Amino acid sequence: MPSSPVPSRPPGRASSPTAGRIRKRPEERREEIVDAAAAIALDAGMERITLRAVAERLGVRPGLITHYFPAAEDLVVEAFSRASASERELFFPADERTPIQRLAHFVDHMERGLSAPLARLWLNAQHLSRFVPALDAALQQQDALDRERLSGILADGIASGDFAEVDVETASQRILLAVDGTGSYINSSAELGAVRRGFVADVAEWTLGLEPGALRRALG
Amino acid sequence: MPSSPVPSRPPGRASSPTAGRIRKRPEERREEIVDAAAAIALDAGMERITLRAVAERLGVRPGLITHYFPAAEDLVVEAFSRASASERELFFPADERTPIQRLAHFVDHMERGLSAPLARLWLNAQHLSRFVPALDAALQQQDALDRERLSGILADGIASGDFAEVDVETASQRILLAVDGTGSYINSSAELGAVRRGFVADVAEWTLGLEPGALRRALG
DNA sequence: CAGTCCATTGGTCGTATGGCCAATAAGCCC
DNA sequence: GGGCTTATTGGCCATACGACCAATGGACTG
Repeated sequence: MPSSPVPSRPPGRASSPTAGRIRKRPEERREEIVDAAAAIALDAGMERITLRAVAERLGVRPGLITHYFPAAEDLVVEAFSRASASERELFFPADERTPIQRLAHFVDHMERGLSAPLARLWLNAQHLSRFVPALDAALQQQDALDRERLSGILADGIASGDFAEVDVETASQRILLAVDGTGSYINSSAELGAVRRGFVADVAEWTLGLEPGALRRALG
Repeated sequence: MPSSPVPSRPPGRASSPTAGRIRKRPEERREEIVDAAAAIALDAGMERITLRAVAERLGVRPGLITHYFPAAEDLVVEAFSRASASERELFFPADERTPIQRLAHFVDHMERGLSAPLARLWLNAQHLSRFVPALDAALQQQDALDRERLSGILADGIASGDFAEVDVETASQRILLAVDGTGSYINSSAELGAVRRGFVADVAEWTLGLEPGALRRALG
C-alpha cells in the first residue's frame, strides 16, 4: 500500500548513519505516512501504529511523523479510515451484475474469509473507539458508507423483483449486524463451523424473503 | 466485587509511608487480586490491568502482584474469566420460569442495555485475544459456557413445544451471533435504532419458529 | 547566486509499563 | 519463646511511548 516501499538512500551503506536526507512535497509525504500507518493497522493492529513504527517503515525519523501529526491519535484515526475505505472495494465490485449476484458476491467474499484483515481491523476499531472518540466518529462514517453500498444493492434487487419488498434500511442493518457477529470471531482459533460460516447468508435470505440457498446458487 | 475494598491500615495517616504490612493467606490474597483485576477490566478495559493499577486498588505494592502473577498476562486472562463468569448469572437467572420466559428475559436484559459492561468486556477480549493466545482459549471456554446455558433453555423449549423442532446447536449459535453483532456497537455513540435493538429478538424468533413479537409478549 | 522557507534530523524529557531482587516482618510450628 | 517460611515491601532496571525543540540542509524564489 505505501506508495514508496523504502526511500532510496544515496550511496553509502544501507543503514549508514549519514543517510541522505530526502525532502518530499508535504502532501506526498503525508500520504506516505497515512499509507504506512494503514498498512500497520491492517497487519499488526492499530495499537501498533506508533511514531517509531511508522517512521521505521518509511526509513525516516520519528520526529517527522510528529511534524505531520502533532497528535499521534489523529494518525491512527486517519489510517483506519484509509484502510477501511480501500478494503471496501473488494467487497462491492462495481461491475454490472444482477443485484442478487452482487449480494451473493458480498456474502461469498466473507464466507471464504477473504475479508479477514478488514474484519480484524473492524473489531480493532470497535474496541479502540471506546478510548478514542474521534475513532468512534470515523467508524460510524465508514459504517454508514458500507450501509449505503449495501442499501443500493438491496434497493436494486427489490426494484427488480429479486428480493421481497422489505424495508431497505432494516435489511441492510440486519445483514451488517450478521457480518459484525460473524466478524467478532475473527481472532478465534476455534474452527469455523457451518452455522457461523453461513450466518450472513442465512440472515440475508431470511430478511430478504429468499429461499434458503438462493444466494449460494446465484454465484454461478 | 473485591472482597475487601481497601485493607484497613493501622492508625497513622491514610497513606502513611510507614503503613502497616498486612499478611494474608495466599489463596485469599490471590482472590483479592483477581477480583480487583476483574473490576478494572469491567469498568476501564483489560489493557488497564497493570501491576500498578491493581496494586493501588488493593492498597498494596506492585511487587506483590508480580509475586502472585509472575507473568502479568496470566492475571489478565484470569480476570476476564472471572468477570465474565460472574456477569453471566445476570443473564441466565436460575429460577423456575418457562423456557420462553427465560429466553425472553435473556433477550430483554440485552435490549435494555443492562449487559453493557459485559458486552464491552466481551468486545475487549475478542480483540485482545488477537495478541494473547491464552485469552483466546479463555474466551472460547466462556463462550462455550454461554452456549451451553442457552442450549439448555432451547432444549427445554423444544421439549415443551414452545419452540419449533430446530437444531439446538444451530439455534443457540445463531442467537449468540446476533448478540455479538449487536454488542459490537456497544462503544458507538450513535443512537441505538429499533433494528439494532430488536435484532436478537428477531433472530431468536426467526430461528425458533416463533411469531414476531412472541418474546416481547412473554415478558408478562 | 544569495536568501528564505520549512521538511527533516538528532537528541532529550517525562511517563508508564513489566520484571527482577534483596531486605523486611508476619505468622506458623516445634 | 525461638526459629523458619514466605508474604510483602522498596527499589531498581530496561524498554517503549508521545511530545518537544533547536539545528540542519534541501529546494525553491528572487
